[in-house]
Amino acid sequence: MPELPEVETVRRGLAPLMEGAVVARVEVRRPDLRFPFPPRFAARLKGRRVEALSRRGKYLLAELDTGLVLLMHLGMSGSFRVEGLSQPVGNGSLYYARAKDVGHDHVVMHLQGGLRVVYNDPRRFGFMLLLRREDCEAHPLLAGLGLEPTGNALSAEALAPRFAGRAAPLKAVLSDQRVIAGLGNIYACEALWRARLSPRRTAGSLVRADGRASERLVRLVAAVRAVIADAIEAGGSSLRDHVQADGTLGLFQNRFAVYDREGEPCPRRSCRGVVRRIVQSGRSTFHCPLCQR
DNA sequence: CGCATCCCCTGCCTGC
DNA sequence: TGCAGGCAGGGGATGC
Repeated sequence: MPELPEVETVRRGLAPLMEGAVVARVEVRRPDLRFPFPPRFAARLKGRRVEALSRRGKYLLAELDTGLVLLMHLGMSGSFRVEGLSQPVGNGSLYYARAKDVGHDHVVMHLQGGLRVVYNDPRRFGFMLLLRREDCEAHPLLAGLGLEPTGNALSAEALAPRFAGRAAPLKAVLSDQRVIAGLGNIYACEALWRARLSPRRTAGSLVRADGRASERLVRLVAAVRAVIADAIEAGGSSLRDHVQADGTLGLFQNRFAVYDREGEPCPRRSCRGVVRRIVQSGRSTFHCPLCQR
């Protein structure tokens, strides 16, 4: 599932249940995901109270009362669901599993009071680590992260030095976590369409000779901020996903302009283009060759 | 250093 | 119906 809007949606769903809750025990059903679980992982979580559930880029951070931080990444296919609720609340995607999925339930956090927070990840590209709070900022996985596209950190002037001189295509630089934290394949494509910029244009071409941001970069930043805000508001995107009775899954996939829409007409009014799929850095890029320049 | 390619893993869809 | 191949929202390691 997870680019920034999906991770933020998960955070908003879990936070009311986990913040203030005490971990009664943790089941870890295999030795590793992408990385091995840390030594004594379950034991170090047991009895801890979750003080806050926060997010940085595509990472979730559960801050514990001992000063430890449980750092979680969902990879390509990671998801959480909650069991033991008397009735669903928040985002419905947190509360649904098909019978055949349970074999990929790798971590179960039992909270005092009876709720279970279950981490499921078929492809196992996700991971969980334990860090000391004071080590987080300098940790290699977090230290290199770029600007958050939510809030006010992301601006054209802040981005200009990071784009300057770069020959890599815009699409690659936009989904580089060291530049902007949280954009992935979907939202990079969608932002470029909104900004009417070709995914093949070089990142450096958006910076003026004097090093300042061009009008195109200003447009791109506005598009990134808008698409992320819109997607969060829609509860993220649910791809190739189950229709669910309560209908509370993320809905942004219905509003994709180009992603996974190869062959469809460009949705921009007055554009007669057709959405094309190309491959960049080994991954699909969807764009309109007519209005994205 | 920057950039492209390959790889990790499972599931699903397509075409034969 | 079975099977092979390609593709999928992640990012790290490698080699040029």
